[in-house]
Amino acid sequence: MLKPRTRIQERNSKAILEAGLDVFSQHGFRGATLDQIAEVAGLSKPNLLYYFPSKDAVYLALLAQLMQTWLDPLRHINPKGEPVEEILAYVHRKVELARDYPRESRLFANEILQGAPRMLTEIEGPLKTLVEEKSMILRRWMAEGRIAQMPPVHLIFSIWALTQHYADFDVQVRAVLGKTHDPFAEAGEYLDLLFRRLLTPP
Amino acid sequence: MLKPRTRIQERNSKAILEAGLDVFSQHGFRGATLDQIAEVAGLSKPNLLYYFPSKDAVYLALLAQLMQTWLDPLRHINPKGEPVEEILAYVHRKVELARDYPRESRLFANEILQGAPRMLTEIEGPLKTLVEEKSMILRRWMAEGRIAQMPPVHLIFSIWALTQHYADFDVQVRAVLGKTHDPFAEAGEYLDLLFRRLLTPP
DNA sequence: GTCTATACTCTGATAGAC
DNA sequence: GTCTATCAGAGTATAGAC
Repeated sequence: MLKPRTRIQERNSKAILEAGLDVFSQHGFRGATLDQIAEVAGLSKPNLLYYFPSKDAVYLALLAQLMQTWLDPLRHINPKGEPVEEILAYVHRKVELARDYPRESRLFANEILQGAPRMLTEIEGPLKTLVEEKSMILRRWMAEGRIAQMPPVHLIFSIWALTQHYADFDVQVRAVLGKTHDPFAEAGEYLDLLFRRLLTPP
Repeated sequence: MLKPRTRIQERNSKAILEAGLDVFSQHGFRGATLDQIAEVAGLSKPNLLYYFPSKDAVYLALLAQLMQTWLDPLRHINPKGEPVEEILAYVHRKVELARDYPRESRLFANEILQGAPRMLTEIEGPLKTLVEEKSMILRRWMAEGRIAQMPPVHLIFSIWALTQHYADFDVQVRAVLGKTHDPFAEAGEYLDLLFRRLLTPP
């Protein structure tokens, strides 16, 4: 990516990343075309390639920026907080992410569906480490009887699955619910209920 | 699709659908190529196009066959059965589907991520109807106090999200769990526990 | 039924004028 | 910095020999 030096470069770089997010999140890496990205960004294709040297570069820039946003809420689980409320706060942050950044969620989903060719090292490294770290906290909370017993990693998976579903399967969710519903508001309430029941110790 | 009349046609048609499932489920419609499908199927590209008139035709054949398999387990929820066990049986069937037909799950996920361009009518029609029908049963069970109160459609969403996650995000699940784990066996146990806790009335 | 050859379009990327 | 022109390769699909 071209290091932005002027206002116009700033604006165009952002427009390209925005457009790339649109197109890559809908069609995956191979299904996306530079033509389409350039059109959405309001630039010519050669002009796009003046800012990013290749299709790969646009995609990688998006993935890099994504990983930060995506892992951040999990990092914020506080080992010293009240267990159930800490986990529920995480769930709610994830619902907000799904609502406010659905394209990022779908971009991630697409990358994993493709076998995570460009993110496997990130997943096997930093993500795995972070999950293990937070699993230890969950395990301790379970041992202390402050939340119910269950496999901690699967608990984390279920938070990811349930929250991201509302972004990734948005079309289906809306079609089934009908137009009068607010999927993310309802998801927030429902998942609060679900995890409260699941976590509260007997 | 060519109506198979000989053994060789039977075999080739199947090989093409198999290969198409491989490639479409990994790269989505636009990301998949006939070259790749033909190679996986062990045929030349023109020969593939002798069996299916177009790329679209292969994809549509796969989607058509998918919708049946996908909705079937939900249909089998029995209004006269024991509520918690009926729902848990559905969860387990979905876990088995995710384990045995992960490519079908990913094909479906890809189609929805793309905005369901070729399945929206199916979703807004038969799927929605079926969900509403089963929601009525769930609502009745809740009113009778046989399962806990919650929004029934979101309960169904959460079954889909949690079971399909293990197929769609398989790469991530395995990377985070490590090689010594059996994701689907653990998922079966964990989701049994989760939904039992969620559904059992207070 | 299957292959080679090929038509034609799209896609990623570059050259060079302005 | 942006555009027109263009290239090489990949993509879908067809024609026609065998």
